[in-house]
Amino acid sequence: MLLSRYLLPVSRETPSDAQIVSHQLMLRAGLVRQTAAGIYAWLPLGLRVLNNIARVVRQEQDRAGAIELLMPTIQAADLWRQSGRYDAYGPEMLRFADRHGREMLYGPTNEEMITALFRDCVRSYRDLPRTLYHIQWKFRDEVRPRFGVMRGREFLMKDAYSFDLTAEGGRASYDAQFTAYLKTFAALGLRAVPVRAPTGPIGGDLSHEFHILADTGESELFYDAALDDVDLTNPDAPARLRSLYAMEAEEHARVAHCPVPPERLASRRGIEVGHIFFFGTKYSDAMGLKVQGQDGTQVTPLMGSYGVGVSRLMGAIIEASHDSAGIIWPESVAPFDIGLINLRPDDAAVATACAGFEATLEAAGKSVLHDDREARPGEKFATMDLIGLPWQVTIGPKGLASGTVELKRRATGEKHEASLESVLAKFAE
RNA sequence: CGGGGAAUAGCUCAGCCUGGUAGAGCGCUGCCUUCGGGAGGCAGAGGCCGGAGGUUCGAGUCCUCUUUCCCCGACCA
Repeated sequence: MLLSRYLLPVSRETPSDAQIVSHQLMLRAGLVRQTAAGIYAWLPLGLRVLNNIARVVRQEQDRAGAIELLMPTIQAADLWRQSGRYDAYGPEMLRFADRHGREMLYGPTNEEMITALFRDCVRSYRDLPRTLYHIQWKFRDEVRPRFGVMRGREFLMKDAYSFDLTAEGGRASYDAQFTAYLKTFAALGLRAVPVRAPTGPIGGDLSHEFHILADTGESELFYDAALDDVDLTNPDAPARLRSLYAMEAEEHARVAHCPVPPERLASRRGIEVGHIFFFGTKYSDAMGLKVQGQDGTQVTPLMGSYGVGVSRLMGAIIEASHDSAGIIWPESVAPFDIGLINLRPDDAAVATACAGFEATLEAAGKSVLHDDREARPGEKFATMDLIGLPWQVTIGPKGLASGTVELKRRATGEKHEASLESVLAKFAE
């Protein structure tokens, strides 16, 4: 991709609206533009990241056995009357009428819709268990949106819903999502802490929030410092994590006897990026979801739901991975694999080398953002650092004369000269 | 929803108190000189001063209303 033909409105100045670093960098790096309070347009570079995050989430959902579908953003009020939540939800739900005066809403979540769909599609115990998910835009009319996409009103969310015949099965579905979440966040370059969340009437160990530790997080967490030492690649990591104490401050305050000795009790702030819980027959009962069991009796399936804030994750990743020069994308979500800095677009030899470099790597399946603009080197370096592509390759007349280019790793800042061929070979492998 | 701010060029902001022909830096356009970490010079373009009323000979500036955005708090399955 030639930068001279792309849309990348970067800025040196910090926008006055943005308070936290991820929001500032998202605006400065030309990822998003705010169009109304808590509502954002995704510019080309930001959309690429968003799609990459969604791809990682989707991949781990598929691996965990969840099945993707897509439900609409607009829902009928009557659907929500079936569960009783139309009146219970409050002003956070955006409501409106269509031209016929029918009451509609922009979905803040999809329990009702998935329960109705599943009810209408399934008759037999043989159709269970199933976990279904979709990645779709949601709207919650927050009183006070803030922190950019971290607390927007419109947001992209993965929500999964499990249907099981038994409590044991429900727990297995829950566990599968729990594990998938750990893998998802790890694949995004994040370390997530699972925190016990209140479970309401169900009780037990069946609701967790997943938090990314960051000083700008909205939640205050208290947890066993041993959590920091858990090896997430170990197969028993999920069980280990769930056995260790971790609570949000409000819940922690209610705990009569904290099992963690004071010297091991850590306190950090966290960004909630996922929330999973098992709620049994709450919606299946209310909405008449039943299947016929093996013995001929009607069985009410047990359900769980599992959310990941896809757009919020972009903010969380930046909070966790940036420096004074800009964003540092993990390779799994970077909008391009390589940033190519053409130091002298008006130099025929340099231009030819850059075009060949870009074409070769694109052919090898790598994405390259080629800065071919007529601009000074300093500006190009600064732009590349700001937008945070994992690798920068600089080609200029001096190096090219001896057949070398400069390769820079954004995360560490380390640079070295290498032959054009060896750099191509490194990426094209 | 309570409390507090803000709205002037694409961005960051002066100007308002004390009314008199719209400003700076960055960015943008052209030219020159430059060119390996946001250089320098010259010349330009770009504004219904958020909107509506009012006061006044005259309003970016004073008054009233209104809209929007931001911050603190409450809220956030």
